Amino acid sequence: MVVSAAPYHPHNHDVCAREALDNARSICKTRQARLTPIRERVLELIWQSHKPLGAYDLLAELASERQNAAPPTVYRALDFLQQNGLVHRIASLNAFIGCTHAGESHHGMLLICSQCRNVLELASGDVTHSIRSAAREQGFEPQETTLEITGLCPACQTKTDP
Amino acid sequence: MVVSAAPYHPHNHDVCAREALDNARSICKTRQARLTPIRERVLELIWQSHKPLGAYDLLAELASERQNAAPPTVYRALDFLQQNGLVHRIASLNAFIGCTHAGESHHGMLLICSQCRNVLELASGDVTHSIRSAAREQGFEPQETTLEITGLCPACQTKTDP
DNA sequence: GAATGTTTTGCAATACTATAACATTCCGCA
DNA sequence: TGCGGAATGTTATAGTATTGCAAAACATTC
Ligand SMILES: [Zn+2]
Ligand SMILES: [Zn+2]
Ligand SMILES: [Zn+2]
Ligand SMILES: [Zn+2]
Repeated sequence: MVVSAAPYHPHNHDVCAREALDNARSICKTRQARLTPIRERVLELIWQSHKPLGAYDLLAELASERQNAAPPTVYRALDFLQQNGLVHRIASLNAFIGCTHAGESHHGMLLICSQCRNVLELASGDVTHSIRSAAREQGFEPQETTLEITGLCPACQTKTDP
Repeated sequence: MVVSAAPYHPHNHDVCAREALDNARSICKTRQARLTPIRERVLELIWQSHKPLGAYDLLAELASERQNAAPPTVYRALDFLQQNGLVHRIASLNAFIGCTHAGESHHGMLLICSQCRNVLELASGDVTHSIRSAAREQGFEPQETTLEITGLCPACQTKTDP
């Protein structure tokens, strides 16, 4: 089994979430960034599953726990988490997902299942390289890459096949 | 000079726009799709430049010409144009750009200059292939690809350099 | 420990993007 | 001419994200 393909297969997801949180705490400590209760809780909510959540989904959950949650509360937390490489925004969905390569410098390639909504983040050197060289061939200097693939994950393919 | 790099260099843009419109008319004729005045005008507005426009930018321009323009007017036109492969939506900007490969089946890779905002659409076989194979390695069957690169175009690099 | 500057959070309002639902008009076709 | 589907008009609303300012929490220095 390919370990990175976990989202598409039954697995002990508590481990995913716990490791992500632990990793985040460690990264923030190193960077002297303050992983406050709100920020940590938002990250935890995101790590409930491998399915992306919208800001207002997060807000709804957060609001059920604390009185004072408003849009800026969650957007600020998300900004912080993105800045520190702990979550990714999925532009094609207006939603957010936990980064599975936090701490490693990488260009995430997101495989989004259109059926079960699970997202797998890959970091393929091949892809990164071919993108960079295609851009550079045009004299273009890349800064930020958005690469999102929608399709069917292995599990959902077999379910849909006749 | 690489012809596809036109957006980043001085060029006779009227030619771009005219060719795009002509091409669109021909494509719609072939497909028996009705390029109505509204739709054609929206396409023309998009082709004013190589800079992406938001739906409400288009709406503002459209509204100055016709009484009855409302959000659905422009969104419907944009839907039509997208369905027929004449424009692309840029997810990371919530904006729209004319397709420079209309009629050809392709996966557009968009190079977006963060300074001058000009967009170049590339169709690199290499990139497409490496993405597909990275996805398939995970057993993932791709349907739709969003690939948007933000960075500095050649012109803006030299302007920014000391 | 009090004073101070900085970061984070509270709060209200608003901006921006996109769609729903239903009525009306237009257009090709019998 | 009348029919039926496509396109547009119209109003309202849903969904996503930001601004601006005030209050509180926190770290730092004295
Ligand atoms: Zn998991
Ligand atoms: Zn799936
Ligand atoms: Zn041009
Ligand atoms: Zn530029």
